[in-house]
Amino acid sequence: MYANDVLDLELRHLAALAAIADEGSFGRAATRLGYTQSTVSQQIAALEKAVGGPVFDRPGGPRPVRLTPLGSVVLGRGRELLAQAEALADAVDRFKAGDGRIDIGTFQSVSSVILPSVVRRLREEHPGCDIRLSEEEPEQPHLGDLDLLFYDGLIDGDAEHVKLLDDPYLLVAGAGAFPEGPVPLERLDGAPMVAWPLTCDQPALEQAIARGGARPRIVFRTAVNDTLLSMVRAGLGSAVLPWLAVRGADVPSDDRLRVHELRPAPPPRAVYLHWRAGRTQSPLARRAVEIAVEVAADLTLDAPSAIGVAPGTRSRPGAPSAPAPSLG
Amino acid sequence: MYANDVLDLELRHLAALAAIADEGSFGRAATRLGYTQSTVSQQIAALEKAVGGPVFDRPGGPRPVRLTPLGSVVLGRGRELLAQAEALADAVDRFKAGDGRIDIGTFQSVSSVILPSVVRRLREEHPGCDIRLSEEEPEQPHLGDLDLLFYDGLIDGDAEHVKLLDDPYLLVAGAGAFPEGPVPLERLDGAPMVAWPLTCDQPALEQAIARGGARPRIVFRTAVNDTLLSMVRAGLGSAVLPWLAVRGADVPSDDRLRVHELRPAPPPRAVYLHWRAGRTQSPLARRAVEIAVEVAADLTLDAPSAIGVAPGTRSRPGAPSAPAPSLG
DNA sequence: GAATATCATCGCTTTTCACGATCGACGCCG
DNA sequence: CGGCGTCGATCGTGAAAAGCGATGATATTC
Repeated sequence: MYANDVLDLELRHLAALAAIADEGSFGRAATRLGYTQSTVSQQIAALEKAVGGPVFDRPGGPRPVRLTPLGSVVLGRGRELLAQAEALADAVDRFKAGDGRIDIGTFQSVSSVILPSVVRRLREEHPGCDIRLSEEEPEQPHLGDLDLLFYDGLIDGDAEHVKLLDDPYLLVAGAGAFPEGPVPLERLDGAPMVAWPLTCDQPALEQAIARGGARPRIVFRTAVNDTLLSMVRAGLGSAVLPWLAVRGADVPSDDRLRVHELRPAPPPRAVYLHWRAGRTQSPLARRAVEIAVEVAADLTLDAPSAIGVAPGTRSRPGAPSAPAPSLG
Repeated sequence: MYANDVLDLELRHLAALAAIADEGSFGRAATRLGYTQSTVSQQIAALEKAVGGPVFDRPGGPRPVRLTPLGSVVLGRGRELLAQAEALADAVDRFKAGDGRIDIGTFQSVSSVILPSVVRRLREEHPGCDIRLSEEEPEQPHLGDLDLLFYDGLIDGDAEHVKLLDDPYLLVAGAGAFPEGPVPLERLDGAPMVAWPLTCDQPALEQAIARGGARPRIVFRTAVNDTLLSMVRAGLGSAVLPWLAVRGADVPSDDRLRVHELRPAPPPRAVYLHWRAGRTQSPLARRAVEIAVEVAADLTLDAPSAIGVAPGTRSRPGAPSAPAPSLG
């Protein structure tokens, strides 16, 4: 693929060439490079063997050496080569410092509550980093080319994960539909409800509700949270949503809606962060995992006290204040 | 000047990286590169030491190895580096084949008679070459940044040279001013003449004429040959010009002019080609010298028979037929 | 012509390179 | 579930090369 000669070139030799051309002397170049004069002399000899001709005219005596025409050609290209090698080293350093690109797959409510904080902190730490999010949600979640994938469950394929948080399900109903405070699960039996499509954790939730003895009537399914909540406000029915979704949509500050705990509480959905098993992660990805774990921990600190408490105390400094996009 | 790490990089290792990334296997890459697997393994180990982290995930077993994010960074830049190294090798090969740039200093009549042939043959042999001519003629001719310098005499400084030809002086006069055939030098005594300025070989010529017993009246001096010959045609006087200038201006084909030998002939001016002593020349420059010598030899073959012979036989195949620029 | 400055060369030691053989890890398949 | 084949890592060895210090050759300078 590459000519044999090419690989005989050594960057060290080109650096010596450049240093000598600058200094006009093998000895001074050697001093600058931290070699002895004889070593530099041999390096140039090796370079001249590789390119097949002398690169310096050595006038002898105290007069400075001078590049031959061949030497000029080699030096011109060689300097570019050295610059590019330096660029490579810089790129490696920047990469190790955390710059670079990261591809994150996300879904639903995670994008609105957890990711903004993660992205903000990541960009604060690494202003040059290239963060790419995708909220595609195929039937089977998979990592594909993603570095990280948020998902509310385990995924197929060789993936490692951390559980970020347990996201408890809460009942969101119109004001006055239920008395304040926890609602017994059986009260949902026969009740009109709106709900997410049967993806992700939704089947598990509905099975849990059924096991709790309630058979609600699902009168509308959509993945768009705003639509769902509009229907709740409109009195079409109530909804059982994870706390993250409730929080992301700012439900507690809406007078027409009430948030109730359920008794017994359905098993919370777990939100996981996945990455390929057995693959070395970029420093940026590692940091992103750390940050996501921290952000999730902060959220769960909030969670218990937040539920059912007066609106306003829920938002902490550092928590997302940016406008929450639709929860998908 | 360059980070220490940079010079630890070796092009060979980057080539191994690329080969492995292409093949998905250390062993196959080794086969492709002509190494053993263990050698490639060590090369990658060295590369990983240089960049400070693993560049491949080795899943173990028969599954292919895969680049780590760091490996992708290194490979991306590394391929550029390899491409540039190859470009360097190409440039060296082209240079050795004779491509490249050449700076030639020329003067007066040489540009019109010798150089066109030299340039044409050089460009035929090396279509990509970059030939630059300069006809500046300072008081003291010097090589400066020139690769080659034509001059009708020896120059100061450390220069080597070849004598291209002896350029005999001829008398150019109006038709009828002198009888056909050689003209005795004394006949110029008191005669009106036009001449070049007192640069180059001109002082030596005029001293030679004076030593021959003739004191012509110089009634006009200019370095522009066309002007000089116009004055001869106009009857202002005759001129003693080197054969090259006579040939370059196509004098013998002009009915109003006659070319005479002088008896005794003044010592001819010598035309030399100079280059820096002790400096390696580019292959292109070496070839240019060869060609110039050949062209001059062809001219001198012409010279004896050409003088005074019918116009038309003077031009040989391969001799300049391009329009001769003003000989100024 | 001695002093000086410069690069090339020669031994010498240390390091690296490349190889072959072997080991251990892993997926596959009976 | 235990052989088996494939893979990369590792070890030991011999050859090559890097680097060093000392010496030699050459040209300038005083």
